[in-house]
Amino acid sequence: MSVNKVILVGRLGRDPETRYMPSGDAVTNFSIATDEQWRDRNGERQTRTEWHNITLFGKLGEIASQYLRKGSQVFIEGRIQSRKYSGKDGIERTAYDIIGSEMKMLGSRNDTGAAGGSYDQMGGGADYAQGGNFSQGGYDAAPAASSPPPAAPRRQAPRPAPAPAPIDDIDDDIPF
Amino acid sequence: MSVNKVILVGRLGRDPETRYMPSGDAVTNFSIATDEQWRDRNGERQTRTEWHNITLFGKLGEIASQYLRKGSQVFIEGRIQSRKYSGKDGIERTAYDIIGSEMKMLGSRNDTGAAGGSYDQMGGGADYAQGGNFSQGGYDAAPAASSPPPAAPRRQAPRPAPAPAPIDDIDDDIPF
Amino acid sequence: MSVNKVILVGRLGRDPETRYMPSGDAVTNFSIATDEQWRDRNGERQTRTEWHNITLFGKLGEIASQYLRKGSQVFIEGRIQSRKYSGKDGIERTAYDIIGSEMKMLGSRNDTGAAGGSYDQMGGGADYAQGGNFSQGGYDAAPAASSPPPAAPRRQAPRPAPAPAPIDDIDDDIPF
Amino acid sequence: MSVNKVILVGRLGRDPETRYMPSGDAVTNFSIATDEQWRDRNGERQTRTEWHNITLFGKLGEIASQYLRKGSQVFIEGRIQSRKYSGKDGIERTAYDIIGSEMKMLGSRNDTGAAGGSYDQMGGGADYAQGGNFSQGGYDAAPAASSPPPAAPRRQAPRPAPAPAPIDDIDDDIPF
DNA sequence: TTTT
DNA sequence: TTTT
Repeated sequence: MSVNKVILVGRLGRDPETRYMPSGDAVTNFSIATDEQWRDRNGERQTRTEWHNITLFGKLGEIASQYLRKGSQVFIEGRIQSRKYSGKDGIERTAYDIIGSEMKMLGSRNDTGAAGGSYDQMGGGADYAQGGNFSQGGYDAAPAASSPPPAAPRRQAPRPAPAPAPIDDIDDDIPF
Repeated sequence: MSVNKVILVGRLGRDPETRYMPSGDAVTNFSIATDEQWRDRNGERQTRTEWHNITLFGKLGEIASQYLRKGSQVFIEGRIQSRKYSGKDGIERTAYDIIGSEMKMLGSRNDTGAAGGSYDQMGGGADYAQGGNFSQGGYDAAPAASSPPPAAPRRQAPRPAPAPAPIDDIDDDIPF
Repeated sequence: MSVNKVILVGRLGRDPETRYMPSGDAVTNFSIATDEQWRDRNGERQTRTEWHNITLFGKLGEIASQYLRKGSQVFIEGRIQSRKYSGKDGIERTAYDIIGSEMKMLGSRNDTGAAGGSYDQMGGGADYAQGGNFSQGGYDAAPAASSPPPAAPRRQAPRPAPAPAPIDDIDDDIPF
Repeated sequence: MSVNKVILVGRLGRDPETRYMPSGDAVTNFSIATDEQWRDRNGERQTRTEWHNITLFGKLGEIASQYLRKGSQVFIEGRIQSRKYSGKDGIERTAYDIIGSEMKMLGSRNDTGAAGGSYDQMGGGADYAQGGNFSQGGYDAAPAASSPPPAAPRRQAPRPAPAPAPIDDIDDDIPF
């Protein structure tokens, strides 16, 4: 028995990137920033930005890739998962990822962070939840990617990637 | 605008440790485990344990130190915060901590994970919320500890530590 | 785009009750208490108990019925949903339910709140997540029950109920 | 020991309203909508809107009143609290409110849901957390308002209300 | 009563 | 690397 839950609202530092596993499974990554502001003991305003590596599997990630862009504001629900990797210096490190199970695009309307035309199709803000096969564990479904961002950027899959699912293909799964 | 929220329920891998800053501020650390179980493609049961480094400031941490023990089940609410540190190999790494703002002791009653006598005084489970001064940021209040657990254990403060606040001292702040 | 999320940890006021819809779908209900304590302006300790009506559909509810008992401590994640009903006085009222999508049994080990023998099979605490067909909406799957607890107790289904799924039947879906 | 936590993202149905208690404490109310969409058994798209009554005490509410408007998208974190009231028909009913402890204005930038000039001062999105005195309980601090929305709209305080805190007054408490 |  |  345990609970491992993360809820984030932040903006993407870059466009999402989707890779495809040999199995054909999609893995999408992007980072979002969250900010804290407080006053220190001297009354000085301090600020601190935290960057979170987000990993979305399957269609959830493909939709993120389609509709989210650098600067987009997004709600992510997921879990914390650590991952060991070796950088090019050969040193082993541990990165942590947020494995997302839900994503909601925020802002909408005339928010410039959103993708243009197809965004309208999304009805100006979209929710999507992780489907069944990836939901438990996900570890098996997410074979050790070579390296994490920012200290350890993931390599893009060099193999010919299957085309992203057409919008019609996933229509049934988008709850709107 | 952003949200950085973590909710964990898990068990402590060890007793909490409280250090005192030169300012007198208490910093308490412990790790809790969360587990995932799923079936892989071959129908084999897989399990994975994630260890989360928890940091609690001030009285919240002192109460954790008083009442939580290795094996205690606890609810933690907080935020993700990364921290750079250099191990004894001189290599810089990044650890992530959960800076807790709320803690609830779970199980209670006859659960062996709880501390003995004084636990009864707690009425079989206790809640405590982070007070004001540490709540925003907390960065200023948490000068870079040298290293995180388990990959990067924090060093204990070598200086004579003030005695933990007596139960009566904090009585007013425990909401029961 | 919206988020409607509830996270509760509390204890059951009574054993869960499972009804079966004409379609065969199971609907399980129980209430859990959460408590707040605070000091009023006069420094007097105040306490307040809130009772939450929980509704779990399908197997998630059947497992709750099997393993949870009055006094059990449970973690529930779900959403708020209001429901109109007419009491026996003919007056229409609105109740609110928490439609659970995840349940985790807390405490475990020697906690008396847990069900006996089969509880061991659960490995001392169990997680279960709502399957696919009920997850979106659920409204359609939850035809207006007549009345909520405690102010508006639901009526039990009078029809012969199918036996609860045997543990083996659901084994595949329990993540352990 | 218990947890009663709600996380909502939705849009305001109307401008917030702030009343002042005889004690001078501010109580701010508004409703936000969350939506669900799903497909029923016949494959028909269904939608359902849930309206949540939000109550914010003190400065948190005053800031909401200043910056949120009908249509604004907002993140609210809080707890569920039920409240008995008697409508003009003399019948007692129970309403539920979300007592907010945190609020984050979403969207920002060129989102039309935001208040104009002073919004810029907020830096395009603002976070605010409930201060100390209202945080525990809040019940004592929130004397039974006469009636809830929508079935039971609260009456506005008839007494001369103190002016909302000027922006400079609260500057210290806004974390930016 | 919001929004798309 | 976002945003204000």
